[in-house]
Amino acid sequence: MAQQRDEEQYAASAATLMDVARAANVSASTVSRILNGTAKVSEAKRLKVLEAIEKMHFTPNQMAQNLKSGHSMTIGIVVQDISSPFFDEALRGVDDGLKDTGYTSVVVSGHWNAAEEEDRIRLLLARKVDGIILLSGRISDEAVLRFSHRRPIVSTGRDIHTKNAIGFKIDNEYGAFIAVNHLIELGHRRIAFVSGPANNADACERLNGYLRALTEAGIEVDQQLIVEGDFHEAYGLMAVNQLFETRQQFTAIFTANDLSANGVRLGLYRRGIRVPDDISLVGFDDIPGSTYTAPPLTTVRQPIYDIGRIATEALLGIINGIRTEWEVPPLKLVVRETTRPLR
Amino acid sequence: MAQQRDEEQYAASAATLMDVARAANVSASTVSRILNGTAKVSEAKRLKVLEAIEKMHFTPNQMAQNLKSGHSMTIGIVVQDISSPFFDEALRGVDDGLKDTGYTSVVVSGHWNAAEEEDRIRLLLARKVDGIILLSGRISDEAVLRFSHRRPIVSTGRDIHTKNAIGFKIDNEYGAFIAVNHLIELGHRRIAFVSGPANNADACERLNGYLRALTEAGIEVDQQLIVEGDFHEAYGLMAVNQLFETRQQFTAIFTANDLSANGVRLGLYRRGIRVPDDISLVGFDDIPGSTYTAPPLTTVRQPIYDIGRIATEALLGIINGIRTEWEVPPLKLVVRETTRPLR
DNA sequence: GCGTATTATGAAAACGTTTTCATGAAATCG
DNA sequence: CGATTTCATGAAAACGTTTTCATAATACGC
Repeated sequence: MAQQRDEEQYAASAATLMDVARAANVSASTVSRILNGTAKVSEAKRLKVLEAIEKMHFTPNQMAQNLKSGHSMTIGIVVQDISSPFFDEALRGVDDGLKDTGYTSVVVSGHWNAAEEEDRIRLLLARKVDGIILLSGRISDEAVLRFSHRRPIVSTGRDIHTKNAIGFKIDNEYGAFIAVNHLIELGHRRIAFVSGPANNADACERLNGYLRALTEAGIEVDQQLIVEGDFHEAYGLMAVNQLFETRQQFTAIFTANDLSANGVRLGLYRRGIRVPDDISLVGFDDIPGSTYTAPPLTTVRQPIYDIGRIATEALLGIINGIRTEWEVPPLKLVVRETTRPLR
Repeated sequence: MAQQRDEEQYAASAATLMDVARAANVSASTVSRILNGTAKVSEAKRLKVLEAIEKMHFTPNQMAQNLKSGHSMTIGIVVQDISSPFFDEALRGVDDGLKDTGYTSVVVSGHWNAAEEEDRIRLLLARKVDGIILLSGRISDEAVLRFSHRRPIVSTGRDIHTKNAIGFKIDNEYGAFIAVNHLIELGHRRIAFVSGPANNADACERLNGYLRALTEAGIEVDQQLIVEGDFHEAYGLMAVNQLFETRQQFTAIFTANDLSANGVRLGLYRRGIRVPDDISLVGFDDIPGSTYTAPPLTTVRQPIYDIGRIATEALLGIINGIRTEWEVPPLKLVVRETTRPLR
């Protein structure tokens, strides 16, 4: 029924390879060979076929090609939030990595939920994607390994290296360390931390970096200065309120990501506190907007774009049986204008 | 060769419908019927088949299904910038609209370039997407109509209504009008405008709204107060500089989108000018971050998410031959904290 | 209990390619 | 110039489904 409707509506569409073959008085095989350059064919026929293709606006039916070859020429990307600057940046890297490779990507979101994530991966697998890129996945390493028997997987934030699964690990702990260290060098001692969700690995590592920086500088850790957020602005805002309501003393705030830093900044603004004059602020990620906040945010630059790009290249490498070498650029502190020496 | 590599690597994978049929001692047709519920089959066989499916971890090969049915169960989304809050928000709407429909989306970017955009659409068509959603397309209406002969298209920012093509138009002119009007009501007379690219339809309409608001209020238009941007932060920043370098007098700025407003805000900050105390600022779009800037941005809310969602529903409607009714929510001014009465 | 309507089922064709295999023509060799 | 290798080409099988069609079995009407 749906089929019939389609044919009514898009009658003009389908010119098949067979049609071309007939029009050019050759066999289907010959047309295919010309299309793919898989074998020599006489110049005369090539011309006739090319002309027929041109005239009939023929383009090969990818679904048929896929079925035959077993390759869908599609790779699946799993993100956690389809509209977050972080994932966007990574997707941009993926997109560029895929450029001119003939592959396209289909993006699905796990919404920070392990069950949904597994579901989506199964969906991708059913769609016969040729490989999967998992960004900030919530599922276990075992699950990843299991899936990797079906299709190669490249994942961020994991330490796995099998034939069909590669993990990229960002040194979150180090990133947080240099951020806090920067504040310490500026003379700050009372440094608050707006963390990410406690069940998030990245968040925990960043917390560890914060703790280590303080400890190494001989500064006592004050649990009251640590408040849990969820990587979104709203919680950054609430965190500031909490900090003030419990009357904490502090001169600087480090947040587990840039979005939280924006929330914090608003919280400070509401109380008439200026950044960086009264309080210094450091974020984590360096999302695109952070260059243009007023003032621009000092933050730890994650090479998000590069990660997307490198993950893609690594995946393509596995798919095509080429072992590629890659290196994730290190985290770097980008000092902009939200930090200043303690007066 | 690639084929062979695959079989080595993912040997476990393929259990076909035929395998299931054999294991359950029935024909392929029967298995198919059970899978799709297209016909009655005896309870005994159903059970045996279901068991076999379970045991063999069989999932139907979508590529084969697609080829047979002519439906790829995929819809193509064309954006202009894969990492922009605006498109993200729309994509979120699309994603939700697609939920539980069995369709997945593949997103490509035209990078604000008509030629590339056409290219990408052709790519989607070659992939046999079942429909296309075009967000802020640069190609001509004729091109859209032409493509719509092959697959149904839903596009934003156009006034088309054929069997296979629907356009959604946002009233940009009105949006700009209410924004500027708001400033006028607050007593502002000298209102600068940071526009979008002159060759962009949305941008022009917003300019017209700005002009009309001034004219209707009996305020003379000063061309010096209008500076062209490109919808990105950097140009907002430059626009402010230009305004000051030519020593313009103004008490408020209206920008063609929120990103530009952020740039403007930074430009003002650099000069020690406070928003809204010294200068009022109004944006356009209401991207997610705008709620959390310090202070939160007064802006014209585009129902971006809804547009994505409605576009999706409309497209699905065409594809499945169901005429759906829809209405795009109107633009609304969201007054936050970057505007105040002229003292 | 016989003819007819209904039902479950399987065989086979179809979707549009790619690839293997066979074959006849052309080219090469002694 | 006959035997053999190379070459271009087409026929047919294959990829994994869905669907049409035929058929055997069952149920129904009288």
